[in-house]
Amino acid sequence: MLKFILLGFLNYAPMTGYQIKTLIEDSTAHFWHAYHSQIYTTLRALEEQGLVSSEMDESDEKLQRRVYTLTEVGRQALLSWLNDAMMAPSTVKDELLVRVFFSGQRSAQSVREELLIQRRLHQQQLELYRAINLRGWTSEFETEPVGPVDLAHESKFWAATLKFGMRYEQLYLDWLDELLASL
Amino acid sequence: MLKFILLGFLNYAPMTGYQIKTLIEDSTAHFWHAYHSQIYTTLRALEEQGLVSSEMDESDEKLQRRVYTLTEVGRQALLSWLNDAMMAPSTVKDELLVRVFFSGQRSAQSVREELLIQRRLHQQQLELYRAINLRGWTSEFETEPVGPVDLAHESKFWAATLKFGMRYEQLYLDWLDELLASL
DNA sequence: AGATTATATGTCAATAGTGACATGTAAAAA
DNA sequence: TTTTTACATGTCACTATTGACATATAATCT
Repeated sequence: MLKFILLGFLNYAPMTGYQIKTLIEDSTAHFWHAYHSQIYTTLRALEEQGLVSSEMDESDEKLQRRVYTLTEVGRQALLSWLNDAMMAPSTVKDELLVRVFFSGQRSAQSVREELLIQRRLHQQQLELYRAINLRGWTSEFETEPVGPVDLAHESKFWAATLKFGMRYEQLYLDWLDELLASL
Repeated sequence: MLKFILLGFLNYAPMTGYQIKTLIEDSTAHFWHAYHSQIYTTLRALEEQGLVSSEMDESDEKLQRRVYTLTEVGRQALLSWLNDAMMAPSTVKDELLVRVFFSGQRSAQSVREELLIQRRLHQQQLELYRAINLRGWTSEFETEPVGPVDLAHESKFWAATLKFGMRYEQLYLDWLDELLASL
């Protein structure tokens, strides 16, 4: 999966692994996170598969920055993946729900404390989403987006995922509050 | 993580891997899924660590059913995990959101079709949740829950996770409908 | 009687993801 | 000037997860 996030960003413009990493942190990390270790190794794997190519940035002699570019094969792989619709709902893995499920074994106080911590965390996350400026994302591309990428059109979908994130955090907050009230 | 789900269920009563598998499918799979391959291998690993013990069910000579029992060490491991609150929000990994994020590259028709498929899937999931009878879960234990497990108390938390699931599906449906309308 | 589905348990190779260790430059702050 | 933070890239061991292959009995359906 991370593979397609990398191809997706490289479709906007050639970039280094680090740039992709920061873009992910600011955008997709809310629904798909990855450590830099996985990003760099996956980029190398994609290069071996011929989906991306790379070259060292020569503009700075000391700094070693490897710039990745999407190949035509890579672009086709991305589009083919996008056009092949998912036939199952996304699987959810939520550790807190597992913990709540088995919380009959705990003291009410222990549960309450944990839910309050989660409440604060999700409140922060919601505020973070509210502060996000979609325009900022495009400015992180060092080079201008290439060819047929219409950023206004793209940002409609970016905004949709952001809206989902905000609703999700609000759902989480409401659910936590109700559960807290019921204890 | 699966580790604690296994310990959690074994805390209710001794069971076979298959029983745990069916329990997971009916309950926690909505927020933490696992294939039987992982369940069986993890049970073996837990036995090696001394957190569970197992013996073959002798009541049927032909059928090979391995019954797992939580050890005291295992029970302490479960309680210790439960009482050590999570300090981060659960990480989300949602493939559809990744796909939507990069959907500026697709035809509106392709996106619309996929969202309609997802709409149907999430509608089904919501109906499935509505049909769930919490009472049914306890009847799946072959032996009566042991010692200090108060099923009425437990089921309060089970119900909370189910409620979360229903709200989540409703959120998903609303979000899909709005996104569909905006295309 | 034969076919199919549910019960039941396992292995294994491959892929994905985590988190620590390692290293160096550049910029900003104290 | 020293320290800290940001930039930048990598390896590696370990753990987790997937999904296919394998096998056998029991129950139900046609």
